[in-house]
Amino acid sequence: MATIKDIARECGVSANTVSSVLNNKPGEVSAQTRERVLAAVRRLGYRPNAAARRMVGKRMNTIGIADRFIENTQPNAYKAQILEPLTHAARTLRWDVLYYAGHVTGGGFTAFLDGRSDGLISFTGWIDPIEVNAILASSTPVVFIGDTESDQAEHRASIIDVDNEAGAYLGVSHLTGLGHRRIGMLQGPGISGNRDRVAGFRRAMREAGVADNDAYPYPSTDWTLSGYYTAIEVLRLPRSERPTALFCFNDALALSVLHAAAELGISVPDELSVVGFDDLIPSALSSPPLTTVRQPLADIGRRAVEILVAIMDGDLPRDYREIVAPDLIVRSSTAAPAL
Amino acid sequence: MATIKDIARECGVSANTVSSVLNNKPGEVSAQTRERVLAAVRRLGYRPNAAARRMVGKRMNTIGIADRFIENTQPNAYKAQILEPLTHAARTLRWDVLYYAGHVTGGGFTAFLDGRSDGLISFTGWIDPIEVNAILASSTPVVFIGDTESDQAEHRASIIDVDNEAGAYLGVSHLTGLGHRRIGMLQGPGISGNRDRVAGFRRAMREAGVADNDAYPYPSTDWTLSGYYTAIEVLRLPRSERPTALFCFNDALALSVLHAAAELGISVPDELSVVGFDDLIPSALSSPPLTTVRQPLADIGRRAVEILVAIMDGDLPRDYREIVAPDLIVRSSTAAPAL
DNA sequence: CTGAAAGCGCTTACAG
DNA sequence: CTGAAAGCGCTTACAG
Repeated sequence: MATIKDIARECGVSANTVSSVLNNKPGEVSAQTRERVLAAVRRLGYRPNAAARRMVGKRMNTIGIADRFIENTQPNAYKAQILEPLTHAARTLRWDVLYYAGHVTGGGFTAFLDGRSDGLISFTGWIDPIEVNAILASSTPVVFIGDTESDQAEHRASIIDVDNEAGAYLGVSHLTGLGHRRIGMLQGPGISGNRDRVAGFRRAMREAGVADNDAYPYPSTDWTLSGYYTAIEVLRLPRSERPTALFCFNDALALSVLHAAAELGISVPDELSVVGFDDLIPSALSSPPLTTVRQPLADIGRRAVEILVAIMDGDLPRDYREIVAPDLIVRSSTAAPAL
Repeated sequence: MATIKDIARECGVSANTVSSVLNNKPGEVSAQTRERVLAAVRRLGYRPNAAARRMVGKRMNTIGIADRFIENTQPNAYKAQILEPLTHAARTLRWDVLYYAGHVTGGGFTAFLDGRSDGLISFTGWIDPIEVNAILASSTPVVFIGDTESDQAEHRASIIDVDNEAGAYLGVSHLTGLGHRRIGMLQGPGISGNRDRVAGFRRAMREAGVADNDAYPYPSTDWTLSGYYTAIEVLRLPRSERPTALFCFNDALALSVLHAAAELGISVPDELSVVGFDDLIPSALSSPPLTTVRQPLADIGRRAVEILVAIMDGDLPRDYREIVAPDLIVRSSTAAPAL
């Protein structure tokens, strides 16, 4: 690869003249020299070395997306729906995007806190709290998507998240409004947001005058296999005992419930109402189409970039947070309970 | 961030002693000094600067995934199904993965050919040939997933791809074997593989003694909207003229056809047989479940990493290529034509 | 076993 | 308008 010295030699100028041309320093280089340098740059296919630029304190102009690949083969619609608008926003603001997927061992993506990117956007729910703290300790500007369990993040990082409590309240109120009384909640794993969604669930139940029955928030460790098995277990209860409606931590879980219900010959929404959370694209096409609490995922992705850039530019405080409002999308997986 | 000098000062040794400890130089540092250095590293949360290491000619131990985000909100199952095993393989071999998504303007991801990663894996079908050539010119080791239109790549890069001709032949032979005569092919956009799939289509038709009718390979520019509209157009033909079977460039297109058929009230497979290509996860769940030509996407992702690493280690030539065999997966979207 | 020096490719004051 | 020098954080011969 050609270096700045090669260009300089080629043009009979010094390296810093080349640098001035490349960095568009105003009025420092004559138009003639400038042209000569640019021609040589094209001719030799010169490309400034990113590592060297970073060394002298320049930005990489790169945003890192910190994530951890999950060992499943299901494309994750939730992330995809955030990632696309996020990347688009970065492009618009002229920032490059680097998607980091580190080793599960060896500190995961925290290995990337080494100057390769200027700031980070992190999918909190997928990040180990230890790694969250490592990010914070590195003092890399960061925006978390989704609330974090880390107390430290509370004051030292920016967070964008949907109003989880309000969203759950919306979804469960829809069910109580339909006349449901026995409502179960399939909880998510211990990732951010679950606690608040459980709180919203309880508030809606309370306001509807339903006894705050501890039995119904079923625990669940994830939304692939164990979610499905939990659903099967719940749905195998005799009809007089089983909930007439299930509020699910997310759409993936709700889709598992639909699947489980179909297998057990339980008709949705006639015998069981199901409400999800997220509004993934596939949820509109399920059988039946899913009633769900929509997160404005595209807005979240876009805003994450805008906030991070603003923080790096010093236009927003490092602990800036933004909570976006959810919507209820009523489709065909919910109905009044059968008598 | 702490630097190597900070550690050195902290321990009362020189910077190169610290470096020796960090790089595990055998028998160069006393066990005692070593411990002292390591303790300081932990205490100060020191992390070697990647840019500086790269500067002195060390590897980043990073594989770049070159891609271009497409402006649609559909999560791309094809890529996801390759990416997950690819990342997993990289992890196993102790390489980090960086997913590059550049600006559409400004040279796309070629901006990343600046020393940030040691080698590249590129989704050929999504890359502009100009960018392909830029990658080649940079002399960065690269493995292309899918054949490229660039003649230069033929001799200067490694390629892993499914046998597109054989796959199409498999899919279309299945249709002719069922008794179909009027078979249309919905072509893909001008990306790699389409030409070979058309060739396989024609060979199967020829071998079945069907006249090589030019009318049937319908052109299509992409598999989202225009694929759907092409399908609608074809299916609106009077039944006596329209194909009894459609072989599609990929599953995404085939799913559009299923959608279009459902809208027009055309029953699949009774009135129309449909065959896809890829075998995406959603294809097993469509209505009806899709008959398709399976690409071993997981193998492709895994092998891409293994090949790239072997090339970087000098164990495989830079133009190494590997062609993997496709399978026919028969589900319920194909049947004998109605009389 | 440990240290001083040079150099990787770039940019930034600072002279001229 | 152009050039010489210093320095970013690291590693690698090379002395001692």
